[in-house]
Amino acid sequence: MTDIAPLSDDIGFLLTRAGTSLTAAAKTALAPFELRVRSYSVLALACEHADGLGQRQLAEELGLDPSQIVALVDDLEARELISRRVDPADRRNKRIDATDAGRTLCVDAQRALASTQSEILAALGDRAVRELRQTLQAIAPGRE
Amino acid sequence: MTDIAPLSDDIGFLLTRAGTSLTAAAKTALAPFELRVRSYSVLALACEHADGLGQRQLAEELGLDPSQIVALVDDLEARELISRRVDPADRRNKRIDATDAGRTLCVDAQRALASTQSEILAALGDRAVRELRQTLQAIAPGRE
DNA sequence: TATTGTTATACTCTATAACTATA
DNA sequence: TATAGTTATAGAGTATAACAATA
Repeated sequence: MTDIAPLSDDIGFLLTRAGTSLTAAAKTALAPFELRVRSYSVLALACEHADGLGQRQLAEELGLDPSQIVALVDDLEARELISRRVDPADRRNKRIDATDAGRTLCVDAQRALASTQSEILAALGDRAVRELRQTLQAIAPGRE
Repeated sequence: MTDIAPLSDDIGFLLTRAGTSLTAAAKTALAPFELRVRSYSVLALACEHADGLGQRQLAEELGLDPSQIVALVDDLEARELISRRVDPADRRNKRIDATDAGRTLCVDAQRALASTQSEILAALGDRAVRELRQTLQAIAPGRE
């Protein structure tokens, strides 16, 4: 008779559960900015890449399918938080850049997000958070 | 001019990304058993609780809304992997118990799952995995 | 009145495939 | 022929509200 390991020890289950918990908190924190978690990530990546980036690259860094990027970019572009322009060098490409308004909003949103997250992670201590970050980055796909 | 912390350092983002990665692997590993991640978790919890448990408790341990449990239990019951019977002591309650077939399937499924997961987590080392588990359990809600 | 399970509904997210325009 | 972006669609997951039976 084989014992079954408790679900509460399963790393996949725990990752999903903890992720859901932080995502829910992020959703609340971002709501005042009329950003959802997904659109925030797109905006944040646009801000990170000072020289802009293509939608394909966006999809890859977010771990999403390129087709999912379209609506996210549409929305942020309509709100003039990012711009989307055809790359003259290769007209298949569209380069995404954050606008000044986008950068300002992103900074504010990130502040709110960080504050919400640190409440949740406070119990862990700085060191455990750093180790957690490293471990998750080692698991995260995209660097194979 | 404020700097924006890279998205790839954001714990929420990383948790979701790593969780998605493990969930995708789990989905593949469970497919041969005709279990999806959700139904596996229900079955696993039913196996853990030797004396059965109510749907409300199931919902709470999984972090789901009770209304989402119904269809999951319906399916597993139809396949005779669990049983659902009215609690004579309190007829509002329905107790969920794993059947023998359910237990057998669960053990096999868990073995497949563990093997898939250890491939992904192998690079981390046992110690990092144990620390990750502890940290995630500290974040996980349900123990407030 | 409060609780357990249930149904219904709408919304978001995920996964695929096919299409267009450029190269 | 290959790649970037786009559109469409179906399926899974999430979030709420309301209801029946029971306490």
